[in-house]
Amino acid sequence: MHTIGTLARRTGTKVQTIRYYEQIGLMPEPGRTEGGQRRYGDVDLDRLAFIRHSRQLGFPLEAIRELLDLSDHPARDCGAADSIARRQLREVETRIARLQALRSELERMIGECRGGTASECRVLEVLRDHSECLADDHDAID
Amino acid sequence: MHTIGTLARRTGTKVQTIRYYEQIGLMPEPGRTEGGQRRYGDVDLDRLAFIRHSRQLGFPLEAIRELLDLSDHPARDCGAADSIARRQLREVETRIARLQALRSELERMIGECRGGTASECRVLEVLRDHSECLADDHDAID
DNA sequence: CTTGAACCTATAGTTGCTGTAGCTCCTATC
DNA sequence: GATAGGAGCTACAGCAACTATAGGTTCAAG
Repeated sequence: MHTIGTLARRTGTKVQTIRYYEQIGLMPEPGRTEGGQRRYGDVDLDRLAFIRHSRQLGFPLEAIRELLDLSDHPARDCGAADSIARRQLREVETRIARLQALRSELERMIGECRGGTASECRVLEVLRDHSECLADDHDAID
Repeated sequence: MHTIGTLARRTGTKVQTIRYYEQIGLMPEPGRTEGGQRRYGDVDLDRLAFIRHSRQLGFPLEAIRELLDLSDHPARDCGAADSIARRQLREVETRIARLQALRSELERMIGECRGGTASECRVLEVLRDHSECLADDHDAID
């Protein structure tokens, strides 16, 4: 039997985060002591580790919910897990591409800055210059 | 004079977002009609475009606040703008590196999956396998 | 003068936690 | 058995940066 603090320490999770996972139904309600403190078994430790590892790979909590559900039903088809992972991979790839574009624009902006006062600043000028930006909606942002 | 809707359309911003920027002091309180509706000038349009362009480059609102402040004071030194931009570039580079690591792990995981039932699923197995993960705190996530 | 699109305020929800206040409990030590 | 203090408890507020909703008002075209 583990306390919530032990689970936290062993998985690198904050205590409040574990309670939060319980609240949203990702972690089960554990048994309690007479005094009302949570006591966990090894199964719970494994489940929390699964959640944290998935989070480290960037899976959103809703995806983790599905993955846990599959993990709880070993007879089901693996395809669903595979497609969740592929979706996540696509998501990561999209973000990388977007960030690489941002990186180029930032590099260009910084590379052109020759110092001086704010009025001469190339960085501010680029940001002000909405010629290619106004009215046509890019997405980007994050 | 522009309505809030015109500003929104011309900058690709949601109307609520403009009101939100006003609320947090990024956009000034504009003049109002007798009936209480906001009316903007071209200066406001430029300012909003600046904000949106900066957001598209991933600058957080607090950084944009500083950049706007510099832009409002042309005599100041440009160095601050430059260092904000460099900070943002470093941030973007860090995120790219992290996402690339995630991509590798996801690719490996997916590449090893040979289908079948959930119990045989390599994806789930990798997520369950906390051997390298338990107790040592990575960061990652996102 | 009427219609209806666009505006208004205020508030709650999103994602995934994190932090705080003000308690109670558990366990080790004396 | 008493006590100290670290760990646990609930409940709620806050973060970033919006987005959505409800329920009402205004503006401009026909």
